[in-house]
Amino acid sequence: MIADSYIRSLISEEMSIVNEIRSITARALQHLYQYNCPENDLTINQTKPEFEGDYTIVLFSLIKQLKKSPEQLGREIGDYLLAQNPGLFTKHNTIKGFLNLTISDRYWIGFLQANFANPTYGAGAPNGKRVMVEYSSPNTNKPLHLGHLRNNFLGWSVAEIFRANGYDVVKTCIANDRGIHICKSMVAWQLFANGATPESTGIKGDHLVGDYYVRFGTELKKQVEELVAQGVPKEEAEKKAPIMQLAQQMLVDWEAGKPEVMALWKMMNSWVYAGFDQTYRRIGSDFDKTYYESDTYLLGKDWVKKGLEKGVFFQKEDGSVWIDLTAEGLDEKIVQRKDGTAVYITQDIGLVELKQKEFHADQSIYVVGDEQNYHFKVLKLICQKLGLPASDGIQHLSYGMVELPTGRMKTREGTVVDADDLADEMVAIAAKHTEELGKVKDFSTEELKALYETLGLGALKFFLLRVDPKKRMIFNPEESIDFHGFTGPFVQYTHARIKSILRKEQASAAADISSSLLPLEKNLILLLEQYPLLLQTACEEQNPSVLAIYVFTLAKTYNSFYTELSVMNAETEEKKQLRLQLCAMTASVIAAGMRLLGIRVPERM
RNA sequence: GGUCCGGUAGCUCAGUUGAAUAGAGCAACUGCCUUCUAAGCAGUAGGUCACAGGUUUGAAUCCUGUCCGGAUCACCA
Repeated sequence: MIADSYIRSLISEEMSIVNEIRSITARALQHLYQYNCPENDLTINQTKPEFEGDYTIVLFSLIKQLKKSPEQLGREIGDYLLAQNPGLFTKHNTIKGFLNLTISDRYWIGFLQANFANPTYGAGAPNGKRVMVEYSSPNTNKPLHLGHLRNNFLGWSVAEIFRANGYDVVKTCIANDRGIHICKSMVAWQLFANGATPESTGIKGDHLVGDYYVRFGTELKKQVEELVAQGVPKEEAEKKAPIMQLAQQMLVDWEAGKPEVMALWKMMNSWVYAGFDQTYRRIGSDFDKTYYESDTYLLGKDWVKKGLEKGVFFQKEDGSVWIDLTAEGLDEKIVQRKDGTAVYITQDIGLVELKQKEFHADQSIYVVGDEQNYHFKVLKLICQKLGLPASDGIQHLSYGMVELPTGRMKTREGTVVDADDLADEMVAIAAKHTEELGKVKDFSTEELKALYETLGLGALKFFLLRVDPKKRMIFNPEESIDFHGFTGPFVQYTHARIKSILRKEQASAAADISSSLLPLEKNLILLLEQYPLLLQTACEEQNPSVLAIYVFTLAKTYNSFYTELSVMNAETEEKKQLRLQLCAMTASVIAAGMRLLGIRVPERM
C-alpha cells in the first residue's frame, strides 16, 4: 500500500512527529498560498484532552498574514494535509483558531514497532564535539553535605545528558586542597587529637578531619571572647587569637614547603580522599580527571604579565594589577595582589588554559553555586579579552543553594546536613517501607541491601534533581523525603511492575498489528515518541529536571494504562502483543531516563 | 546604593521562545486489592499566577513602575 510505505518512510526518518508536522505544514502553506512561513513561526501543541485530535496547529498568526477566517484557513490546510499525507492524518477539526489533527493509529503502531526494542532509542549520534563538565569541587577540610549532593547529582547528570546527545564528555573535579581553611583543621588536629587517626578511632577520614575543623572554630571563638573581655576590638581579636596565628603560620610554612607541615597535610588529605572516595562510590560520582588546587594555584601568573603587555590589565601605584570591566557594567577586579601573589580568579585563568591544553574542549561547563555568578561572568570576560582559546565556550551552570526552612545551613550552628548521614537515613527509610510491604521476602541479604541503596538514593537524587537547577530549594530535615507521588521510588516502582509482566512474556517483534488504539494506549505512545526531543531539551537547557518530570509523567501515564487494561489477559492476541511492546518500550525509556539522572531501577521491589 | 535571580493552591514545585477552562505531588476528604506488584488507580476540594499600569485578537509568560525575599559588588576562596 502507498500509505504504508509513506508512513514507513516517515518513521525511518526519525524526525519527531512535531517537527514533521511543522515542515509538512510549512510546505502546505507554500503550496496553497505561496506563503513562505519560517518553520519556527509555526506553533504546534499537543491537543488538549478535551478536544479531539493529537496535535494542534495554532492558526492566529497565519490568520493575520493570510487574511482568512480561522474556520476557512483551518479547513483548507486540514484538507490539504489529509490529501497530501495519505495514511498519516485521519481527521481534522478547527475550533476557534486551532486546527486539531488526528494522527492515524497505523502511524503510531508503526512507530512503536520500529522502536520498542531499540536500546539506544532517543540517543543522539556522535557530533564530534567535546564538552568538559567540572563539578563537585570539594574542600578537603570537611565532609560533603547536602549542597554538595545537589552539585554532584547535577554535574553527573548533565554530563551524562550531554553524552547521550552525542557529545564526547570529560568530567573533571577540582579539589580545593590548600589554603587557610585546610590549615585550620591541621592546627586543631595537632593541638587536640593526640594522634587520632581514622584507623584508631573508626571514624571516616573526611568526618574526622571535619571534626577538627569544627574544633578549630569553637576554640577560636573561645579565644576571641577572652581577648574581647580584655578590651581588644573584635575585628582584631580574631587575627590575634593564638590559634589563628598558628594557622596563619602554618599556611606560610606550607607555601615554603616545610617538611613536617607537608607531611601532616598529605596525611590528613589522604584521610579525606579515602572518605570522599567512599561517598563518591556510593552516590555514583566519577571523574575522568581530578585537578588539585595545590598544583594549580600558581598557574595564571604568566597571564598577568601577558595581560599587562596586551593592555588588558593595568597596574596601580602600589603594584597591584587590575582589570577594568566598567565598560561591561561590572567593576574593576584585582588579578594580582601588590605583593605579587595570585588571587582566586588568576588561578582560574591558569586552570582554563591547562584544561584547554589537555582536552581541547569546545564547551567547558562549571557546575558551581549561584553565589559565584559574578565570579564566572568576570572569569569568562577576562579569558575572552586575553584571547584564551575556546573562552567563548566557558559556561557557568549556576544552581541555587539548598536551604533549611530557617535559612542557610551553617557549620558553626551545626545545621549542616551531612551527605553520608542523609544517605544512610534514606536507605533506612527505604528498608522500612520495603519490609512493611513484604513483597521481596525471598531476596537474599545482599539483594535486599542493594535494593535499599537503589531506592533510598533514588529517592534522594530524584528529590534534588526534579527541581529547576537555577532555583534555590528548601529542604526540611523534619519531614523525611517522600516515597510516594512525584518521587524516584514511584518511577522505580512502575519499572518493577512492568518487568513483572515482561518476565511472564517478552514482547515480540514478529506480530503484525493492525488493531486500533485505545486512548490509554495512545497516550503512552505519544509520550514515548516525545522522549528524543525531551532529551535534546534537557541538554540544551542543561537541566535534568526536564527528564525527571518527563519520566514521572511517563510512569504516571503507564500506571493509568496498567490499572485499566490487562496485558496478559488482553481482548485478543494482537492486543496482547501490542501492549507487551508498549510495556517493553516504556520500561526501557524509564530506565534510560532514570540512568541519566544517576538513578538505578530495580527489577522487583 | 549598583547588578543579577526569584515571588504560581495550606506546603513543595511544573508551566515563562505569548494561545483553548493555569497543572502535578504532598497534606485533607470519597471510592477501588477473589484479575499482570495498592510504593498504585479514579474522584472531590483547594488560585485576585506579589501589586499596579501598558503592549496584543490573546499575558502567569513581553514592557514599565512598586513591594517582598535572596545572592553578589573583598588585596577570601
